Amino acid sequence: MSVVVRFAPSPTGFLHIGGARTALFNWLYARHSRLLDDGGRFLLRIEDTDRLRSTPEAVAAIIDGLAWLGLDWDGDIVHQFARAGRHAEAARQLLTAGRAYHCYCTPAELEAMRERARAEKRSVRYDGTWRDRDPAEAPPGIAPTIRLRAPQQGATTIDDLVQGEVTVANGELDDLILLRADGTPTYNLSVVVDDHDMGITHVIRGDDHLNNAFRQTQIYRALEWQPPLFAHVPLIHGPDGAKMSKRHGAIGVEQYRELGYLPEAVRNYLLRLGWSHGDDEIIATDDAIRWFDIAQVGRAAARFDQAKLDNINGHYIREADDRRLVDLAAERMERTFGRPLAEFERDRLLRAMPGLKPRAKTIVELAAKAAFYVAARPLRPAADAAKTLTAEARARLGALRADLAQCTDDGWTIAVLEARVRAVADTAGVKLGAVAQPLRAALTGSLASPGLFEVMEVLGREETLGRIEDAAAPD
RNA sequence: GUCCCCAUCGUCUAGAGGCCUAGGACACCACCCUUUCACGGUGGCGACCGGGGUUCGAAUCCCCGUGGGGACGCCA
Repeated sequence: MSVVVRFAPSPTGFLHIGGARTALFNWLYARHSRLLDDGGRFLLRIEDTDRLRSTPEAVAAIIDGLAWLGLDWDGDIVHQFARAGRHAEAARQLLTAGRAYHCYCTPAELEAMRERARAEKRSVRYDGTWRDRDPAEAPPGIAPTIRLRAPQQGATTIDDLVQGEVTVANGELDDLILLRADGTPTYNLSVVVDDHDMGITHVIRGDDHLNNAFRQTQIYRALEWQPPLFAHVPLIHGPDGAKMSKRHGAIGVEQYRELGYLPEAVRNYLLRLGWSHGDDEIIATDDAIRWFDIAQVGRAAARFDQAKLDNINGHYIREADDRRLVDLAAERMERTFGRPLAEFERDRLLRAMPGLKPRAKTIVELAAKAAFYVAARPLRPAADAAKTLTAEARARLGALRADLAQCTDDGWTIAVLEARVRAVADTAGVKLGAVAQPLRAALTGSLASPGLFEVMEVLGREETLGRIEDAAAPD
């Protein structure tokens, strides 16, 4: 039997970083199984049955997020709300079979019931008021909900692929609502019916759904359907150990993109959170597909560590194609400069990229560090850089400029430039650094930059001489 | 509160009873490389939550604590 998995987010916001990991695991599992039997489908289902909170924007954000991460799904997207009729039909089928019943409790009554339970420190669940009560006693004018007539004796066990065998006494589970008073299906019913109808073989989802697995298993049994295999992967926690939420800062995939992370870096990082393959840290997608196995997913929740993400992102930036990085950085620079970059500027960035990329952890940082290359003269050096431009240093820059001016365009190479600058320093009887730092300040406006001679070569003769002249003392 | 889950360096993890003097990665520190900052290289710091068992032998198995997390909606 081929594996069919699904990612089933509810479109109430952005694509959560934890959801992204769940999607990644599902995708990897499907792709891995495809290696074995040519099947292996990864489906996308939008759980939009909450009409109040579901938005088209959120659907778009989820689709964008998955596309950005390179997680492609098979077939058409299933919109759960469109299947509400089918879900209701299943509920009525259970009603007819006597496996479900009408409940006439109002939301207020249920709330009071919960309050009481909490006050008496009992577990909070429906007390079965209408389970065996004659529907003839139904109060007039109350639209009933349909509840599952769940077993009260015995226990329900699921054999979870990650968590192992987990058993819950049926007495702990109450008669959950299948169909709301307005006739719309609830989450647990919809999920069961859709997973069944879509032929889902493995439900891989967040740990927070483990409790639902028992309720859903009861629904499967009532419907006399075969439940899928479950795999509940641990949640991602924030640095403080609690479930990732807004107060932890960036939690949407889109935000990480905006912060300058590469999709392959985010994917690699997410993969290693809770899953490992020996000592491997940097894992190519092909290897991930080959190696991925749910059984190796850890049972403990992992904390999100941005420093490690930064490190991995830095790695992928170093490996990335220069043109791609120019495009990514240029897009941000154009936004901050408020003007498009000229062709010669992009070309300059491209030549500068080999020296730029090992110095950046994110695209944001890359763009910031590349800015001096396309800055207009005269540069405005940062305070610490300006301090190196003493009268003495500026005089030396003047002499250096005069020397460099003798160099032709053709001879404007790293080797030649380095030799000349070193010679100038020697002649002045100072260390290279005494010339280099003021020169760096003049050329880049900063005290930290790519190699000086490389910068000079990329900038070219005209621009270099111009920038030195701007900073040098007038003769 | 009730139920469920989890527990190795600060963090992510390796570890399937002897291979463990507990390995790797990130972070941190030092040194090297070096015109600066990075990259890279070398080294360092640093953990089996506690207590009982089982066993010749336990990070690994069992039990009890403790700590953390999740779930308890006519949300998903």
